[in-house]
Amino acid sequence: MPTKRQTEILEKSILLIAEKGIQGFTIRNLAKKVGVTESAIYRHFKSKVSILCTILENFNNILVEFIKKLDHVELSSLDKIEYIYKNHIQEFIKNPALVSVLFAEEIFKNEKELSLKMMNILNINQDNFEKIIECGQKKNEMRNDLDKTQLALIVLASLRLMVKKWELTRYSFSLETEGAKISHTIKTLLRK
Amino acid sequence: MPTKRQTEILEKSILLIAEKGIQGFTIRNLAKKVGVTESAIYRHFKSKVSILCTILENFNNILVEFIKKLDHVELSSLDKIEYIYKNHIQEFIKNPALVSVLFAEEIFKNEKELSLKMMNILNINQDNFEKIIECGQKKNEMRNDLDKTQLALIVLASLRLMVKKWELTRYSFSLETEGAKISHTIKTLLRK
Amino acid sequence: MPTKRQTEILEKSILLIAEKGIQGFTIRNLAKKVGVTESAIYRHFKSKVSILCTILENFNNILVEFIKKLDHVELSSLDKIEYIYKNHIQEFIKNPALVSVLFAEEIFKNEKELSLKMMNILNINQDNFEKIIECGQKKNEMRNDLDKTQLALIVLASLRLMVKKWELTRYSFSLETEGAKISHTIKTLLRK
Amino acid sequence: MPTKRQTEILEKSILLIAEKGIQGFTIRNLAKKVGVTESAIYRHFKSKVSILCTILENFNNILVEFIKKLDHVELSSLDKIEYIYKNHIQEFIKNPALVSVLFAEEIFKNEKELSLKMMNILNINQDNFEKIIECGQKKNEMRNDLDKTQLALIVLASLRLMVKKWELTRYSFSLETEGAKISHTIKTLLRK
DNA sequence: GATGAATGAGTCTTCATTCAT
DNA sequence: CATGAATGAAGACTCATTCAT
Repeated sequence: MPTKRQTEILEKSILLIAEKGIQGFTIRNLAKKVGVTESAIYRHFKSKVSILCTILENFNNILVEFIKKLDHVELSSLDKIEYIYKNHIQEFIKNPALVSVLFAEEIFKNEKELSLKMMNILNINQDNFEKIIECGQKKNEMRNDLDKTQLALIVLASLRLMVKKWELTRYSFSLETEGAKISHTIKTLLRK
Repeated sequence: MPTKRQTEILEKSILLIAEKGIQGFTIRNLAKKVGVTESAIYRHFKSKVSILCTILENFNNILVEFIKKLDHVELSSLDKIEYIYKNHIQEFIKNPALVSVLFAEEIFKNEKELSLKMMNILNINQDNFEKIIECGQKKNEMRNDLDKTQLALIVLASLRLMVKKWELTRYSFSLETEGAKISHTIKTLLRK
Repeated sequence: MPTKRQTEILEKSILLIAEKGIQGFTIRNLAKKVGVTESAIYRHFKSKVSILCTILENFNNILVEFIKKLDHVELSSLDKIEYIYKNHIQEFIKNPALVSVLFAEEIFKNEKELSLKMMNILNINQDNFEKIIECGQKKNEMRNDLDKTQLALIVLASLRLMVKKWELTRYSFSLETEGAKISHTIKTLLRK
Repeated sequence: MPTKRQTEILEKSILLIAEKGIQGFTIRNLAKKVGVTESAIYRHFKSKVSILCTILENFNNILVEFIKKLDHVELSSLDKIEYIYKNHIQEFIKNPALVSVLFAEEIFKNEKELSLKMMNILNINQDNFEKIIECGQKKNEMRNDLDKTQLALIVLASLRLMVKKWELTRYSFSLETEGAKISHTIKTLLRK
């Protein structure tokens, strides 16, 4: 159970990373943003890495939770993919700072612990798409001539690159509109 | 014309970034790798940013050159896409360190000059795919029911994510084999 | 309100400049003199320039305060000039290091902020002498045939050069004695 | 006998000091200004200090020469002082960069050799004024009630401060006009 | 005479972290 | 809970100088 301060520190960390990138994510900057001393941060987290770690863990939990719930959603496989796109995109619109953290594998290279967590999130996402596609192919809702793993990668990759471009262009286009277009294209490609 | 030392510094820089990420790309580490003093580096490049800049510029030039030559390649649009995939993948296999640098948009956030160069490379790639797809659609070699921009993004994104995963798993699978699979899948999806 | 450490740093800075000149006023040397790490200095001042800035500001404040009080001193103009000479000289004797800082306009050339502060102190001093001379000429306590601005410059210049020589000769003569002589000479020159 | 290059280096050094102060007087900057490599400088002078040394020596020689010639000038003591003022001022107008070097005792603090040379120039100047005043007092061309040493200091100090202010204000007033005023004032003060 | 490459000490400054209070 | 003071390692970069060519 995180304390209030811990939650605050995590939130402000994400904001900070979004604003200034990982290079700007320093304890000093974080402390300033939270409005406490640098040493105060260490009451709540034992190190900078542990903050990043917790952020990734939290995100991982949310993702797992979301995927669990997906099982009970009554939609065709194609619609499920569209649904995931929409859901993810809405999350990113609500909290654009997430993008910087979640798509920044590069950044966590140094710390084994972090890079494993990062890779894990990537895999969970791809596995999820894979299962949905497998199911769709079995139910004959999708084309059957292509391998589910490759398709899952394509689906995930497209979402990622679009969101990444949205961030790199400083949110210069409507992620919702473009996301809808891509998800429509993807659906059409996968359809029988 | 770069001197021998400049070339060496650029190469070692790419290697260093691949090994330790941008956070590990310090003048100190670079000097150690090159086998000279830190100050010696500054005889050859006026700043750290200028090293990164040159790396991106060089890559950009190679990319532009490659795309120029593509015009004279006698292939169908679909085969051209496959050809690009193969070519890029071979480059990455030859020089795996490149991946870290080229797919690390996050990293250059702070430096305007660098992030623009980064974005530029991304755009050149996507535009290239877009033109090929446009041409393929006109020539009726590809499906015509979907927008070229979306398709180009999907094509590019898939290449990127696969290569990224290859790097994140420390080159644990054959990029050539997986690349062939993905490019086959992509071709099948785009086919009429 | 400066903290104890801040005061100490300011004092040691002045001493350091007096000993080794501005070229020797480095954070490293300062830290050594204060007996802390270099980084510790930065807890108390945000930069080296801000240390110099504070020194000049403090001196400026003291000077302004001194001049304010002069209005309430019941002395003839000539005696006031003598009084100022004595006062300044006593300050320099108390804190010889000040000389190096205050008469070193050359040094602050690079930093706009500092050179302006420097020039300001010079002007305040000259203006002060000018006003006293103006007043003395009106009250007929001084010769009236010469311009107050020129006379003020001469009065100030003489004080400065004497003090400077005192410093350059490593305090080899009694500033008090020589100061008394000069101020006597100046008074005689200005007298009706 | 200095070579052409040596002379050039000396001249460019003075210019450089005038432009950027002593802190900007680096071998790198000097080499750039001369249009050669840094190492080339060391063909002509064995060190940076030796350049400064030569500059001061040259100036010293010129000064000594000038003073020697003064003996043969047929002027009253008061007019001689005016003549010296005029002459020095014209030199500074011709070569404003000299001011930065000559009035920057602070700067040479670290190097014994340099600071002695500096002090020497100061003394030569004051001695010269002193002798002229002594002579003037003997010939009854000047007031006799004040000590020659003090008066010499006042005469020298006034010239110095005026020129210094001229430099600090970036040559914002006519040194010739102001110099004439000061020298007139000085003459009036010294007159019987 | 001059260059190009290099060095080693030093510049200011920032970082994550610790610890006494 | 939080602060304030400190540390030591590291950051990018500059400096005067040397030396082989």
